[in-house]
Amino acid sequence: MQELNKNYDHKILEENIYKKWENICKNSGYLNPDNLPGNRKKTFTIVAPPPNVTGALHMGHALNAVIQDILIRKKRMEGFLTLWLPGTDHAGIATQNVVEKDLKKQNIYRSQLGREKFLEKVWEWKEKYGNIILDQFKKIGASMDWSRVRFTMDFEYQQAVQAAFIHYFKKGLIYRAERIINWCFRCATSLSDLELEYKEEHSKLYYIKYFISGVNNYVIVATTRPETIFGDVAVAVNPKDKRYKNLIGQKVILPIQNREIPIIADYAVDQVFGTGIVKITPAHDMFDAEVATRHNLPLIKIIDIDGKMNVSVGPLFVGLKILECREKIIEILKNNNLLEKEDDYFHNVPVCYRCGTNVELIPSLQWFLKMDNFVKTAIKAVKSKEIKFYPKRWEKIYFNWLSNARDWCISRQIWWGHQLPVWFCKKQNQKFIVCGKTPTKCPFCKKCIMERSSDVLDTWFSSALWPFATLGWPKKTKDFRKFYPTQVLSTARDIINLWVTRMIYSGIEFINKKPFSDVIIHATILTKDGRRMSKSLGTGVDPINLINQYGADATRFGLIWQTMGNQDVHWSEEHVVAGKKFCNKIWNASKFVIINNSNINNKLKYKLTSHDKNIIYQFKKIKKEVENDINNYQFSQALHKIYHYFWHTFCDKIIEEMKPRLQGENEKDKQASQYVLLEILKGSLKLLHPFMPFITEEIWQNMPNNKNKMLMVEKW
RNA sequence: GCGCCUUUAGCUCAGUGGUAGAGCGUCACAUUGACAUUGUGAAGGCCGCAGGUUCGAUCCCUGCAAGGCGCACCA
Repeated sequence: MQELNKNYDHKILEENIYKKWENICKNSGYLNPDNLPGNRKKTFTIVAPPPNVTGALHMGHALNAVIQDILIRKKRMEGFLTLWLPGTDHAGIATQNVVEKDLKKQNIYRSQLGREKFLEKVWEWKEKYGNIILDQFKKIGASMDWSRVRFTMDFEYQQAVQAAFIHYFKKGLIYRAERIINWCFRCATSLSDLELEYKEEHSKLYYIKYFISGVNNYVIVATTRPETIFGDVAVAVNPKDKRYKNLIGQKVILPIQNREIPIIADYAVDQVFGTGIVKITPAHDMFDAEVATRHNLPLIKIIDIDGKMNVSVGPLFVGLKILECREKIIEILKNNNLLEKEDDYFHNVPVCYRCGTNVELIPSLQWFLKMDNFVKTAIKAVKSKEIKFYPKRWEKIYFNWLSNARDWCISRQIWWGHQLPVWFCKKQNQKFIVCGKTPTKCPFCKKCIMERSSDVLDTWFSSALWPFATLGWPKKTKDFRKFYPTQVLSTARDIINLWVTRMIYSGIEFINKKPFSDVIIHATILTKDGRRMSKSLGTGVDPINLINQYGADATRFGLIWQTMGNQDVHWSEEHVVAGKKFCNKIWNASKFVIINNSNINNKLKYKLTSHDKNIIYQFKKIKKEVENDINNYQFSQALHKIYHYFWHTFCDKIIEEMKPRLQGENEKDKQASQYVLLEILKGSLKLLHPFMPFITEEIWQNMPNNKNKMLMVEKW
């Protein structure tokens, strides 16, 4: 038997323990299901949500890792064949942007480098931050299988993404078309509807006179975007609007361009807003596009993807940036007495979720994934309770978005990502083929060397395949057959629609099996004053700092302790301090129990008192409750119970009661009390292990007859 | 505009249709004992506001307010 150090010191202890778990045998030790002892049949799999390689992990990631680790560790002790698969996400636009920013500090620009050189830089970045992230997972104690690390752009994963694209295309679910899409000028790429955020902007509402054809009278149209009048194809009023009823069917003369456009009636027009007349610019506004479709109106594109006005606006304005054009138009309108007035106006404008630049709606030739089938499949999977959300209320978010979703624009005009498996003919450049290998011969002109599309896929197209592509799909590998479908997905609420919906759909589409059964939406960690934790705002807390200062066990304790009910949490470090104190308590109580077992005599037959039996019975009850709590994903509740039991029942009452017996003359009674203390301690360490794996493992290995045994794989 | 969440002790949060709980903090006392990273105890709350249901509401219902979030709109 060994002895515990006098004082609890997390630093060396945690590092050594992790090495033991990982190195007990080759190939990731007990972290790898292939190495687990015993005959394990039932699998329990979690594929960890892959963090973006944009930078280091934050408290939210740490919480998510701890939640998954609790589940995995408990199942591993319960005898399951447990796989927790780690990895990272290339995170297309996000990573491209951070690398661009980083290069800019050295005065290097993406355009100077060219695609190939730039991508080399991104891979360097990925190498660095990818490793930092994986190391952070180890530090927090995550028992992930390091022999199965995946990245959303590694070679096999690229094969999976291509296979998925080709599958959809052959099924007619992917199509190429010119549609109005969201365009970020800074990132110079299209964005899906989910990649937008909204920002309140102070602007002006301009009231512009549109003269009625053939009459010396005018109507007034209110707009925030006077520069788009070049794209106007009509003005619309509500057919119920008495003010304008007799104007319907007449024409107005578009200011500046002096073009005639019709006055149309559409019920979607809000009579109360502005003057009740809206100009219709179908090329650059979703609402207008819908109206135009209903009325068979043409579409005039006036803004190009470089953010400048194109030739259709006439020589005076061509080449101007949007805001320059707006100013110039206002000036001209004023000079011609066509501007009635301008009001202050606040409204929400869409901005890019990665760089915050205003996003413009522009017609563009892009690739889309049809949503009809997607929506039906995804809704059914949750409505039928095959997949359940915890807490349940998040299902509403899920349904809400799905029932409104438009076809998904999946092509991006950036460099970092999965290039589309599409090849174009050089001679007839609208002709293309979709295939997984570089085509040797062009099927159209029979001569040219076909050119691969320079577009890449939306990063979420590839993450949608994560639960099975990481296991080897589309190959039917051993891992894939053994570990798919997985059981649990734990993630943050802000990617329910971006990611969870798409994984559910993809899993069912490709494998015909849901990718997981339970979706845990964990708490969002906010700062003390309720703001978002963010590096750019300087409000972030780095889990590594906490781990260094208080230890991973204390940090895990602090995280789980305060995330009751999976609500938002106002972060407070005191709970980590409490965790550290608890570690110390566990350490000292264990030390006491172990010392008092040092001269135990196994031959002596002792008898437990009814009080002793009751203590053991009470413990079993607590154990059952904790088990239930974990099974229901009530981690915080479980931890509160163990904490309270260990400290205030086991330490304050049971140990104190036993002390006279331990020092007494009656050998049998002494041994009985030693037995009780040891049993409760062992049981408590097992219960605590999923929450605080390091300290419990260290103590376990220092208990009588436990040399070379590992708590991590002990029977629960 | 539609919907969701939150509001309980100084702070962070549990909880129950029948006199309010934890952690941290505060105060008093005790102890060199496995543990001062301790123990015992205390102070501290019209359980957001206003109605309703009920013998009884912090809990159920309705309305309101404040804060947070999602979706839609944003001419």
